[in-house]
Amino acid sequence: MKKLTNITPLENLSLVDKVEMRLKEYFKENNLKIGDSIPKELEFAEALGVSRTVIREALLRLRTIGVIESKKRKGMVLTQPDIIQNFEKAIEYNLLGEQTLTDIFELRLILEMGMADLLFARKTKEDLEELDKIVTKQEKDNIHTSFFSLEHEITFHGKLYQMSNNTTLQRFQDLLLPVFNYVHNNMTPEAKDFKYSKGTFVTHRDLLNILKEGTPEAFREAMRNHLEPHFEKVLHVVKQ
Amino acid sequence: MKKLTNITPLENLSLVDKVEMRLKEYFKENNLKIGDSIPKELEFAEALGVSRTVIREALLRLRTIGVIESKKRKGMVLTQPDIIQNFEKAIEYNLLGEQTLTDIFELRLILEMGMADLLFARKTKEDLEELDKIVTKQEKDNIHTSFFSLEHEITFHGKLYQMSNNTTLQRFQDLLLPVFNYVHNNMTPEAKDFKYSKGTFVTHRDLLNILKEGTPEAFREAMRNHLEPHFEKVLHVVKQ
DNA sequence: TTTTGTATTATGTTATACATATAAAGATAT
DNA sequence: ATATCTTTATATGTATAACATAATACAAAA
Repeated sequence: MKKLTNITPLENLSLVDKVEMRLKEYFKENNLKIGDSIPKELEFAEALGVSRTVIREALLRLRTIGVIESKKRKGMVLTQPDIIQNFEKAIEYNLLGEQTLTDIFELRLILEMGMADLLFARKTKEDLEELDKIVTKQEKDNIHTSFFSLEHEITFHGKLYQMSNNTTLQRFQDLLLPVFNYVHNNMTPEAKDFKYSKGTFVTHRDLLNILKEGTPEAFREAMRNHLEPHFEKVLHVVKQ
Repeated sequence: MKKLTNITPLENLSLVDKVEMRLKEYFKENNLKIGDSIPKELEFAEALGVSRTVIREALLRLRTIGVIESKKRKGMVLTQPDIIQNFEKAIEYNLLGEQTLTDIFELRLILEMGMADLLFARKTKEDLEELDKIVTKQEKDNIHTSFFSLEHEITFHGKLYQMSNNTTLQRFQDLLLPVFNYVHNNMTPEAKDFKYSKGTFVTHRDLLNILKEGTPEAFREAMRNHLEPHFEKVLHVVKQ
């Protein structure tokens, strides 16, 4: 049976809660689209028989999640909500629990593993050239040291996300970065100088070469190897 | 006449905007954590020299994104924001543009491809048994017809997400489902009865068997095959 | 015609009063 | 002394009214 997760009991709903629901109905019933303007606060207040205060609070909620925008004198219009921005706002307050943070850390690994097909389908000559420049510079930067550079990771992998040509994914990754850093910085020292299992260590150059001439399958396996230390961290810890 | 290029506009922030920023600072400065309670509305109003209404609007924003909760008489306390729920709210209004929707559709494909390692690391005997039941039932349901059943897809893949043992991912998928359905329903008829390229078609049973005795690598490739019609749709369309 | 002033309007902000739920204290019974 | 039942104080929730502000339309002036 389907779980009843997002249905709230009718009882202890505030007036604002009810009004918000009515507003949502109103939008649906009238099939309002992005760009449509909605009645003014006083009209809603009168129509629903509540004070302007309550209407304002309900509308403010909608504004907070980016469903409407308001302008003086002009009124309010429906807008396309920026789902990533909502995400961002919540994260800014540094109130996410440990579990959510590691969940997000895992999510990022999943994304990197899963985006291979998109990359191969959408890579352009320019992308590969730029990626080549990035890798070349990084190789110069640490000729002798093979030590893990977070900055290099971000630059290289960031470019990959960009190549996916999926704006939402890309912005999602921007958002996940701080979380990734946080979890990474909290890694145990042992985890940081992790030794790769198969001896061979897949570098950014290797990934780039596969991206140039290889296949999505090969890229996935190479990426899996490249991310091994991170996978090690999350997969070998017992989740409670 | 001289152009006014490098003159920055005066900040056009509303009072509530400013107050919200001050509140965020306040939380950071005082290093407030989940569960901590914050001063009451009137105290904030007095301290910042604005009306209670403005404070309320700023606090309401925080409440909307789930950073604080309020109770009568008790006051307000910091809470862990539910990032997925924010996402959800925005989606409920059906205002996402075509581009965002297809982005999300792609995102789901990426997730399914990328979660293999988590599945193998966290699968339990019980999970596999339950998955077996699901597959067996589905095989009975359509003995002769090999026709695409959305419901079956959801049940099977939903269980996979659940097995990932990543609550955020799981809820994320619940959220993505309606979008997935929407995009799927808008598929062209040709795309719906897509013929698999390699002749062989990876069934849920195949995926299950690999999950039981195979490797993440094998699972990924099988999943790639299983999702081929969907990938076909997104990868062979020119994005603008 | 272009600029500048002016009225209008819907949101933004303030102030005040009252309603409501409820935690906490106090009273009563066991 | 413990438990249960009132009372009370309090912080948020709601209502009302008034004014501020910015954006628009339109008239007046140049």
